[in-house]
Amino acid sequence: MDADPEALDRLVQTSFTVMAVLSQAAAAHDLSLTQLRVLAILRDHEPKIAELAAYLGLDRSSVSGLIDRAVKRDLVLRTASEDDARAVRVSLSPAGHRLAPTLTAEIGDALTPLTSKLSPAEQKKLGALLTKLLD
Amino acid sequence: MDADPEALDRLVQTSFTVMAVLSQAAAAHDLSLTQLRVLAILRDHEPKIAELAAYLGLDRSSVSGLIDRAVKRDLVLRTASEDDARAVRVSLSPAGHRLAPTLTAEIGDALTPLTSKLSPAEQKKLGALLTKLLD
DNA sequence: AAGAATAGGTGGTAATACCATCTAAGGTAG
DNA sequence: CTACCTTAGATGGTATTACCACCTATTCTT
Repeated sequence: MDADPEALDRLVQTSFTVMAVLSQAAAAHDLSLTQLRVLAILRDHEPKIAELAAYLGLDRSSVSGLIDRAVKRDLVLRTASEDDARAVRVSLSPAGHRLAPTLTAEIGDALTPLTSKLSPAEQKKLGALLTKLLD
Repeated sequence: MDADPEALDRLVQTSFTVMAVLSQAAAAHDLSLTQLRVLAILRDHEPKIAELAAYLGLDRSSVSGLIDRAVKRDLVLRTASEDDARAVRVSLSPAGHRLAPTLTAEIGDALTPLTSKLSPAEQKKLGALLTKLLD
């Protein structure tokens, strides 16, 4: 199954465009892209540091510092894990809970100009193709 | 023209996946994502610092440092601009010229597992949709 | 119970990116 | 043509991000 070079190229270009939009949305709240990702993850999960690190593809120590700064900004909470006294659960603080949906909405708004260049049917098709791509 | 939330979501997910692949490809050569982008740009252009900065969405001073490090690694060259004695043209060094195509090929290889989940016809369709998206 | 493994944090380092500021060179108005 | 303003790039200072090596406290394994 050969790869279409044009599709590859567009995929990369699109990804950079999307990342630029995400970075900007994050920067509007003085957040880095990684912090944005953390908040997004914490909307649905309450991971331990190691799980977060695995998910983000970062070193545990990097995540430790990341969470440090997020705690200092009152966006997330570090809670002791019940089952394992070494472990820590990271969760959204009340302020984080308020911020996260705002961010999601703003990102949606920021990306809509992009996707709205496609008709609803095309958007649906794109969603389906990307779903298959992500497997 | 309403945005399909699923398409949006997939687009973001896909972008993160693609960026992870690119980062890894860059890291295999001890390059950052930004340095990778610079090399890719320099394959086809010989920009001034300010042009590069505009294209990357970075501050001029950030690019100055970036190019510093790339020069130190013998990947790019700083050449005086003929028309403007203040300006500098950035170009690939011989070593950079050798590295850039390798990187492109490796990135292609690294992304192929992703796109090859789609049939050739689907890849073509995806390419077309993304082209329209990028306008 | 002793030793290995795991969770997280610390300290040190390098790269990235910002801003404010500097110098040199170009452009413009009187 | 000189005096001013702008532009191109570099520099210095700071914060963040991310790494690695190592440390401590627990937990697991034997």
